[in-house]
Amino acid sequence: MKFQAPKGVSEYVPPRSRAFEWTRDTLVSAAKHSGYQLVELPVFEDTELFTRGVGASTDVVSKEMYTFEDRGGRSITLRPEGTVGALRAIIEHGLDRGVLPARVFYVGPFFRAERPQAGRYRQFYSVGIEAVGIEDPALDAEVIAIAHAGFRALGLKQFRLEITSLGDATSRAAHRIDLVKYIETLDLDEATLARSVINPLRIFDDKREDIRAKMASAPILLDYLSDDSQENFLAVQDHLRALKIDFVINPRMVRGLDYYTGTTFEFVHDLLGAQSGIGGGGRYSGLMEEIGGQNLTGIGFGLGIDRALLAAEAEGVVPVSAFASDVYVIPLGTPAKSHALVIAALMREANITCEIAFGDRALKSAMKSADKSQARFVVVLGESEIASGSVEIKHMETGTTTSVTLTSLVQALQNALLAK
RNA sequence: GUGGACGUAGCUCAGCUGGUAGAGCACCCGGUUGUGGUCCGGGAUGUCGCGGGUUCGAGCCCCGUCGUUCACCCCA
Repeated sequence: MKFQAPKGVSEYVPPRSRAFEWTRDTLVSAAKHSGYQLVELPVFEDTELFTRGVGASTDVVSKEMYTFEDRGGRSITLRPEGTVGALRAIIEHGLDRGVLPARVFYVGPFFRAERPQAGRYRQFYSVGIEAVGIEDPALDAEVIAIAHAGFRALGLKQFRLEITSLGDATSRAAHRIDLVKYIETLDLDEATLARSVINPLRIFDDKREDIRAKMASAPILLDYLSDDSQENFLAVQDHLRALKIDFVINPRMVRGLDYYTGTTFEFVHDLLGAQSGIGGGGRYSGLMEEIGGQNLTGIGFGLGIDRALLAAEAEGVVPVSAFASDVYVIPLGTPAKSHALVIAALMREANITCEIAFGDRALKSAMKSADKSQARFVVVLGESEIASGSVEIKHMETGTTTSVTLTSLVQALQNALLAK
């Protein structure tokens, strides 16, 4: 039996795992630098949290969740997205009763039982932020700016920001009536019609040409915004302009999660396949209350780490991250191994990264490994070194060696590393 | 859930109209005693995804199955 990873998961092993770490950490930094603090959350939750929060009618909930019964008979679901879990934690720990907005970020794996394809996995990684308790267009703009900054920090250029506003409840209700009327005049296939009943906005997102043509003159939600919503949306745009963040208004943008209201946005990358969204988010006004919290509004985003990495690779901006130890220690013979272990431990205490050549290979062979490891220095530890108490530090780039006493080795290496 | 493409050494792939498996890279050893990168020589490695069928004979043909991948749906 040859085991394989479960279908459709994204796995990262060396050397690409370094690029993954870089992507994840860069995006996380954008959140941290903006005052957001970590919430380390469970990857599974009470199923009902998602059915209520995300919306039972969404594809995510209706057909993409990994749901199972635990041993106590509870229905558990592997989290398909991050927002509702983060809000649940905020409510449970009373973070929404302190200084507002309560600002948190999360990072980790998410799960959706879909057919995998380029950039779409059954286990994927996201970093997200949530700011709860304040309604302010400037906050909306800042949330967008943080995501933007994260992508820019990765070096991405070939992406665009699309924004729209879903308005308030009255705006949406008025639009929906007209939109449904419009859709009823169209000749649509059964599946599409069924989708329109669940959420008529979804039809805007259809990729088929004939459907797009039919929807070309459909009523647009932006035309139905109340004065307040309109003013709010314009303010967000003004702030984005002040930040010099380019955006396009996409009135047909549809998000897959039902809880969005007001400002919503998506980052789309040009070089990805069909799954080109590298991040998105928006404001949610009823969600906190829906899952049992106070009636507070919030806004947040989720950024796809896997896709951001794919995008960075497509743009060729992934740094050639030289993963290398500072020092490579080669012990020759059994007694030398103990010394090597002790010296390596001392180096690590002194914050020098080092690795040891294990096994009983010829020196030449070990040197080849040292070379491949890209370590800056090599220290050979054999009988003569132990006997004399003096070792040579070899600088791999220049090939030169420096002789030092065993007792001053760590100090000498520290100096050499600083000298660079 | 639907459709297409593909499944040969660790990786990338070759294998002519069916005749009992190959290359490059990587890996290991060596080129005189304990010092890498180039070069040279040598070496190990595969139930050709799996099961069945056709055939004297199948990696090459047929069927099924599993997997990978791309697209639809949908989304990070």
